[in-house]
Amino acid sequence: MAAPAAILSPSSFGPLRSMAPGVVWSALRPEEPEADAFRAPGTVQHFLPDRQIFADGDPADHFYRVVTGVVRACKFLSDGRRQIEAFYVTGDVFGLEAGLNYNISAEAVSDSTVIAFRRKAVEALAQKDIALSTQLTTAVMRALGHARSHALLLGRRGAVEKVASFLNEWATHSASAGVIHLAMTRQDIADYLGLTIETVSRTLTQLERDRLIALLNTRQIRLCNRAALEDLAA
Amino acid sequence: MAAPAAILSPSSFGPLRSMAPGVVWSALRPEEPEADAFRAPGTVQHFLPDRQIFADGDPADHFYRVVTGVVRACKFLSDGRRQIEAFYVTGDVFGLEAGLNYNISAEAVSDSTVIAFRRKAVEALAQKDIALSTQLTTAVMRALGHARSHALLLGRRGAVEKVASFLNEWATHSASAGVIHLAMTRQDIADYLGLTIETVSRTLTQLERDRLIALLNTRQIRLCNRAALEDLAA
DNA sequence: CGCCGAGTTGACCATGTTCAAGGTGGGTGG
DNA sequence: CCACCCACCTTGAACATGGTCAACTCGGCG
Repeated sequence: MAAPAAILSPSSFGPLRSMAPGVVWSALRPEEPEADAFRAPGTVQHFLPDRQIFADGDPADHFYRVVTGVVRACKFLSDGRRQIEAFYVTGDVFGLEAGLNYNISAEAVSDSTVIAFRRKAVEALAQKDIALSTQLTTAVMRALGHARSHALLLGRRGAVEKVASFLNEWATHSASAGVIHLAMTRQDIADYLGLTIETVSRTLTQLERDRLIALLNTRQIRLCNRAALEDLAA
Repeated sequence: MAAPAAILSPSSFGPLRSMAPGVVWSALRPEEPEADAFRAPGTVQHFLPDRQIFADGDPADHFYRVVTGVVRACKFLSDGRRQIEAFYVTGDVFGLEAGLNYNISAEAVSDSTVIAFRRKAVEALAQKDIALSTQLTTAVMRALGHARSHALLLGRRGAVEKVASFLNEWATHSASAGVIHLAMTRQDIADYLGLTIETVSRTLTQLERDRLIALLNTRQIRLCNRAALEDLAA
């Protein structure tokens, strides 16, 4: 049908963005939702903030695509410590698994609308459709690339570098006129960066003192010196 | 020709272990190396310790499978800080990429023999062979699972937990009679865990004082209390 | 207006890093 | 065969970064 090659777009915060595979595609485009609806057996679902979409260990029989809102993928230690692996925004796909069960949890950050696809149905299609199968592979590889960058950040960067990296990354998604809108709380940012909420807060304040950013309110940040921020994230 | 289904094995330190796809398979088995050699255009290569196999940013026109030895995948910051993402052992595949270029470097840890496969050739095969394509996808998803666990470790675990996790992980590869052999230096371990060499050393000493391990020599460690180690890594 | 959850700030503390000596052991050459 | 070497590792003491604990502020909403 439509959308053959340009399906896989380059950038991504949540790493699986724009992975829409062939037949599933049409259902994912709001402007023509009914056209191929039968061939794309996705069901629309809505989640309030902090509602779980699936849990680590659940049977992985669906995967999802974000229509609106922001979703986080995270893992927990037994004592409650949390690591957020990725934030998914409009167009991102998440919940693809190698095994029978999810190895990560997914939760809505903000009010979110997603489409759920039956894994078996898509796998069956992938059996017949080489292009779809290739796209799945490529998309997961791209997710792996994101995970690697994230590991470098978590293991080897200091607090200022981490926060600067986060601002740069998120700016590619929600910046307009140099102002970014954060969908997530300080706690989410801290758990994404492997820091505490206090360190995130202090670091943002420090970046503001240094005139790299301006904290308009808790969810709006103006990037005043993009070049300097990118240097910090180098 | 042989080996259809059991190709994808479960466990893995380096995350892509045992991903040998169909036609490539036979060349990967030392016991029958010539049988399908033409159909599997892999070339054997040898690397001395610390030799680079490919660099972050290089054109990604081959991928590799470890025959003997240990390989590390790592990323660097501009000032030289290093993060090791994975160690690959016999049977592991590495160097699969979504884009045109590698987004990570690979280096031999020990004396290593690998087989290099032309990416284009395998991609062409995957176009015709659904099973191969599916296996690629599954394998990369498994790698992603490893990366997620690693991120949790890097972001949210303390030094003792990190070292204990490493010992447990590596024990699944090179343990016999409760003794593991380390192919890598303390620096490699430190860069895998997001620590310094001194902290790794001190933590090992502490684990020995606590009778969880015995340091036979710098490369041989006896695990004296596997249960306690697994608790620490919980 | 007042409440409450989220965020900020400050003082203190702990974990892990840095810097600086020593050790150790595997390999080489006398 | 032994001595020496050198890279790797260990250990210690001082230090720094980020975490913890606690008080306070802000802002949105009933």
